Amino acid sequence: MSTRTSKPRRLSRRGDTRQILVDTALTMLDGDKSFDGLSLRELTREVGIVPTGFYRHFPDMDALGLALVDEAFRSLRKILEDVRQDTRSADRLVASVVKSLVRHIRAHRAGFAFIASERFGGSAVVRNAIRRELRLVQTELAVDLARLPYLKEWNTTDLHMIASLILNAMVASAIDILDVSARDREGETALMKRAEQHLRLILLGVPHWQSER
Amino acid sequence: MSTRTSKPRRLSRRGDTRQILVDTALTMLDGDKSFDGLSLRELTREVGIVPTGFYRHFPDMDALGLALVDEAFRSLRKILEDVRQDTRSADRLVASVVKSLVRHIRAHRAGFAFIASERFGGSAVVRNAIRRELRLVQTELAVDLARLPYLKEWNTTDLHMIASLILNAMVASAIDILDVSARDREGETALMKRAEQHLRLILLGVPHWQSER
DNA sequence: TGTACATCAGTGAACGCGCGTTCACTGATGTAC
DNA sequence: TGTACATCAGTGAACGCGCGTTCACTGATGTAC
Repeated sequence: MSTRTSKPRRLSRRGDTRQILVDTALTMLDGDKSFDGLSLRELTREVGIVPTGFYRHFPDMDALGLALVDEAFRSLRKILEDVRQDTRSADRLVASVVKSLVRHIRAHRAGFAFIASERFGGSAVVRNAIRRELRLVQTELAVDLARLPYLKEWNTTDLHMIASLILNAMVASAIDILDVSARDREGETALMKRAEQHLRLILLGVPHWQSER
Repeated sequence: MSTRTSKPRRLSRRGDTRQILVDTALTMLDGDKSFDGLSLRELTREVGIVPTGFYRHFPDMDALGLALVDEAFRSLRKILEDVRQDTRSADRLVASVVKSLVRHIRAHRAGFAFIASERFGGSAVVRNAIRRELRLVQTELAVDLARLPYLKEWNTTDLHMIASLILNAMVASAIDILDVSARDREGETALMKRAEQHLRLILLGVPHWQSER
């Protein structure tokens, strides 16, 4: 056997430990722990390096927090992309949005849980970073909505209004689903149905909306 | 001067320290701190008693957490009561709901901030207590909605569906307002307007809803 | 009204523990020649 | 291809600190007589 593959690579992982720190932190936060309550020593213990090793990758916990925000939003953005490529009728669009949401939640549980809990969490740095990202997502959604035929007459203010209502409803649904998913597939289906109904009810009002009343 | 009023009551406050602990904790959490990251010693230091004094009032921090949930929901429930006594038309009801919401947020900032941040926070005990209370509030709202003339034909499932959509939208609005309020009165007005628009858009869809499609 | 006593909120010393951060170090990997 | 060297991820001892919790205590308040 060659020394290349047989030797355990205890030292000099050259670049992948940073990602392991991020992934491990997200996993650890997907339970009864908040970022505010996660200690550097706990994290490095879990990863398998000595506490001081942390400083090779991040100057402090705040910097790790920002990396977690980046990681978590990567998957949330994919949902928007999925939906963007779907040019079907409003009615089928609704089912498509919810399906995409659930698929990404299943694949990236920890990331969604992190956004949900740290959006109003104890670390100001993390909290503000999440809000900034959510505002960007809302703007992207408003732009996407403007392309829909039954919304092309709407002005920017109204588009942002409906984008925020939809985003809030979907974030709330996502969190409910997160909570129930995995251990209760039946409950998950019920919540998906409810999320679809929320979207439909919102869209039902759209044709009757009068701007600047 | 009588000894009754002149003497500093350093010892044996007989019953009010518990409430001071609750109020102080809520105030401390209305900033850059999560319940998970609040220490017993910090809290007692702020209140002005020795750390061990805490145990005279609560067996542990979890018990304090539950008391905080109780306190915080007391004011949220008052909003429902306010709105319940308002039997005006749907259109005026919307403005009334939002006004009541903003008034209670101003009066009980810390309580709302606590519910918002600990709803997905690190302490399982607190998190579950908050969710239980929110579910109760949702049910109460569904019952109230059933009394409205244009909703009296709706079945229970649909009423719960719309109740959860409204509650989610209002909680999201409350949190946005919390964040901006006090330091930006103009921003607050804009958010109030948006909250009203959200409610109106939801209600616009209601007459066109077809149950169990 | 006065007195003896139970109650109970608050005290302060003490404990062992996990924390973040410093520092000088080791030794494997990648690169320049 | 071989060698010398810079880079850099991980090490481990050490530090001072704030933490939750224990314990036996003090002394003011409220109550029974």
